[in-house]
Amino acid sequence: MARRSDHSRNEIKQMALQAAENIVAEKGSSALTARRLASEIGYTVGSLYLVFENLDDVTLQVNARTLNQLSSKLDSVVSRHADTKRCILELGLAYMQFASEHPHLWNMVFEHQQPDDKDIPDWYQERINSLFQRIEEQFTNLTPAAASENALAARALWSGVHGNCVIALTGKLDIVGIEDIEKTCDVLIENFLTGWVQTHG
Amino acid sequence: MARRSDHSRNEIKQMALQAAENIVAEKGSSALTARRLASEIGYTVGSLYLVFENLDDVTLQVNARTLNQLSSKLDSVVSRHADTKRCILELGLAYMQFASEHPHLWNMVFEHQQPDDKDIPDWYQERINSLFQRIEEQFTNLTPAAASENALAARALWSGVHGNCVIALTGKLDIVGIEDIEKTCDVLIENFLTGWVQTHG
DNA sequence: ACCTGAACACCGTTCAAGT
DNA sequence: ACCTGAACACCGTTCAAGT
Repeated sequence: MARRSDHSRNEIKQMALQAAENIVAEKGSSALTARRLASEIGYTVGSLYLVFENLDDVTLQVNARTLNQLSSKLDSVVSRHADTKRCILELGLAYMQFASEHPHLWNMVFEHQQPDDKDIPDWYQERINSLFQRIEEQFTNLTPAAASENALAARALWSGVHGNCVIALTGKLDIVGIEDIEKTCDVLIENFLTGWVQTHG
Repeated sequence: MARRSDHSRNEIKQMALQAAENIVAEKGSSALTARRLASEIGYTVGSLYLVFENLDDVTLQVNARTLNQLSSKLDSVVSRHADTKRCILELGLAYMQFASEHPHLWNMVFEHQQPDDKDIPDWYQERINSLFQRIEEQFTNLTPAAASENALAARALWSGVHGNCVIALTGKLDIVGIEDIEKTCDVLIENFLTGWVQTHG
């Protein structure tokens, strides 16, 4: 071997990302090792470093795929619901559903910690922020008079939904199973919105 | 060497736990390695396995300490506030404050994942649950008529507060700094409680 | 009995060497 | 030019051997 040219650089990259996604989805992020990933695509470790900066780079790019999937799921929810309050509820449920369908992939997005000396890439940070923007838009619909406070409300509520997800999926509580998640999520959003509309509508 | 008896088994254990706590608090959970921990207390790796089952055992026991600290902090909040609504708010703020004061220790509690073949020890699960019970008691004060629904409300809201913490401290959003955390936490709790009291009071 | 430290099977990452 | 695979500096964990 030592010279094959079976695949272009980009082909190798895509093969690796797909394989990485499969490994994480099935076995969790700790199963994603360089040697394993390399052997999965029929190359040696060295080749991975021709295509990626390092393993963290692979993680980030798998996360980007996950965020893309989540984004389109949320977009389709928005397009299906005219009623704003209902839409926020459905966005929350869709978020939880996605997390419970892809627990390992979803988990890797949030467990990832950038080393102190390096910043999160801009393109990555933006994809995370865009998740919150969808909710913010709904709040602007719901209580236009609240103006800038809507951003705060959106972040508070959506972080809250995320927290319900975290607690449910890590099994740190007795809440286990999708029915329970949906219930607590529903309770959180319903009551928050009732309070918010009453004081800001 | 090979026979010192400078310290009893229990002394070694306590020294190791204190050293582990310091390492994690300063450098984060990934800095907690067996060799490093051993050298920190002046013993070799082998000795750690005389006192702990494995590194995961060390993690669990450091987490237990963290949960103890958090618990007493929350207890003192409860004892200082007669007004229920105010008390829930202060509990939320105290939780966030604790997390932002000990981000790495707090983080390790929730990033810990038990391997599939082993269950979380009962004593550990109970300490986590007891965190939620404090809030549940406050809800029972607030809306006694709601009865069993109070447990659901407590879990929904407290998971939500936890989520605000996660998002703020992992820096995954623009929310950074304790002022912002306190603001979103306040918004979440205030509006949730307004909605809850209105529909269940 | 207590503790050591070499050994084993793994990591991520690099880079001289082969075709 | 493309890819390999040995090498380096690390892991967690075990256990025969030393005092």
